[in-house]
Amino acid sequence: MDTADIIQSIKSIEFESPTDKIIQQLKQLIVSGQLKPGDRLPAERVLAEKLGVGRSYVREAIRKLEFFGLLKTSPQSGTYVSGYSIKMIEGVLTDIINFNKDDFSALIEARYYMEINAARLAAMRRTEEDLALLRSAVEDYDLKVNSKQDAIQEDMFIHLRIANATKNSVFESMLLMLLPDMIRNIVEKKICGDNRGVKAMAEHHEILQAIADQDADAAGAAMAAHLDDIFRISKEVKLI
Amino acid sequence: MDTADIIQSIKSIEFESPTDKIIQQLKQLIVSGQLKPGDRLPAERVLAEKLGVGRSYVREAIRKLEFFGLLKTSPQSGTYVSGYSIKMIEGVLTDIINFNKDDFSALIEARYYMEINAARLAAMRRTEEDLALLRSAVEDYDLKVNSKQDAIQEDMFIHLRIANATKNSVFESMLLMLLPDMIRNIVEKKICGDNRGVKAMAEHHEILQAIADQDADAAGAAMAAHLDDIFRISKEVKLI
DNA sequence: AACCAATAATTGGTTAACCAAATGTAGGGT
DNA sequence: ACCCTACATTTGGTTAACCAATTATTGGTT
Repeated sequence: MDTADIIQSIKSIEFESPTDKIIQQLKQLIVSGQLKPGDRLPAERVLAEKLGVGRSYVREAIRKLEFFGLLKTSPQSGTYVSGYSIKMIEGVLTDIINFNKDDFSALIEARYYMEINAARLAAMRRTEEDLALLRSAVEDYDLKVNSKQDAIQEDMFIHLRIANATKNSVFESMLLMLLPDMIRNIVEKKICGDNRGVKAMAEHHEILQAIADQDADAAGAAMAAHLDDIFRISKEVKLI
Repeated sequence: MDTADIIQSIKSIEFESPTDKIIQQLKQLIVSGQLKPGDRLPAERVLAEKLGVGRSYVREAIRKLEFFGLLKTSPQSGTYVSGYSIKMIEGVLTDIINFNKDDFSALIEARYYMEINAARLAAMRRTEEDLALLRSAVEDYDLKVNSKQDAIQEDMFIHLRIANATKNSVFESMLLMLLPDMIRNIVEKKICGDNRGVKAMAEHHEILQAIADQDADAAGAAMAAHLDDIFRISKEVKLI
């Protein structure tokens, strides 16, 4: 067994962090009906004492839940349960916590579908400036590959430029969230073969051309073709 | 001007929080080359003192950057810059921080494309159990609508069940992240007309049927039809 | 009885202090 | 000269204390 693999499996022994435990407790409070939507949570100090843990952890748990829109805290007033969706909390709050970005094939798949749509939107909405930036990013990639250097960062940057051209901040942010983990996985799993770079170069140019032509269908198809390789590989990896 | 609107516009005066300022500073350190990928950050205490701010804020900033995969911190050792992507940090780190989920039309659009794909995947992969849960959720919705009650939570729950049936945790988490803001916006903007519920009921049943039949194309089409209304409305709202 | 003002208690925001583990270092033994 | 051990320092993890603002309460006035 490779050392890297051993480290991998060791990492997967997740100690449940205090924060996550607190989230579970809060969930229990809400599900059991002791805390209804719109209600105010007990003060941070009270929660901390009741749970037998420092206030920092309570605060961190609240922040996390706030990020996902489940709580809302107002200074000098209190933290409140957002009124909208109790059933949601009950059903799937657990899944939210970890946001398991380690499932590589899921990551790739999500990216696959999002990027195809992104390419289509970019083709429809790109400005001349977007196009210039994208072209520049593609050229940067070409230079690196032609000089036999590693170009994964430049690759990602191209996709980031496309995301930026969609003029949809949500799309962009989400792709942005996925990218670092994508890179990590690709590097770790050594997915990119040596001839991959050259092939990708041509594919990038096709995407670029389609976006330049403002041809959404062509852009989507070119992106799909571009991602197909890596998508297929990830599915094979899953089977191992 | 309505009181609610006034509050809305007041809220939009964003105080730059200490955390975000720190993130900006860290970005500057990395971009300027003083901090290269792989390097260790100065200790939290040092950073806090240097930035003239409490250590809590430094920790929070680091956590945020860690969530997005840009930093990695090991206990009793230090926080390190993840080596992969410096250009990414340079280009668009600013956008990441706020994750502007307030752009409603962007939110709807992102959801639109993601849900269509989710419906297709759900149709392909759903188990019998998934189907039973989905059917139950659809029935809950029908009951609420038929008794003239508000059913937005039940509506969301249906979509959550579909996301769950995709067997893709990334897809599921992302939709989960969007939902609370979707609900908030829909309620605030009073998008749902009175007859919407009845129409949606039929659409839900079409989606359910397609997923039951494991017909991906039909599921995608049904979902698109279902979301088209709200998508169109959101674009009109944008123009106002 | 109703209302208003002053004060006391409670809130989240922020900072400082403490802890155990890990690491770097110096010194003695081989 | 090398290596191993013991100690001091530094690390992130955790807790407790302090702060200003808000809210609840209480007492007095009309």
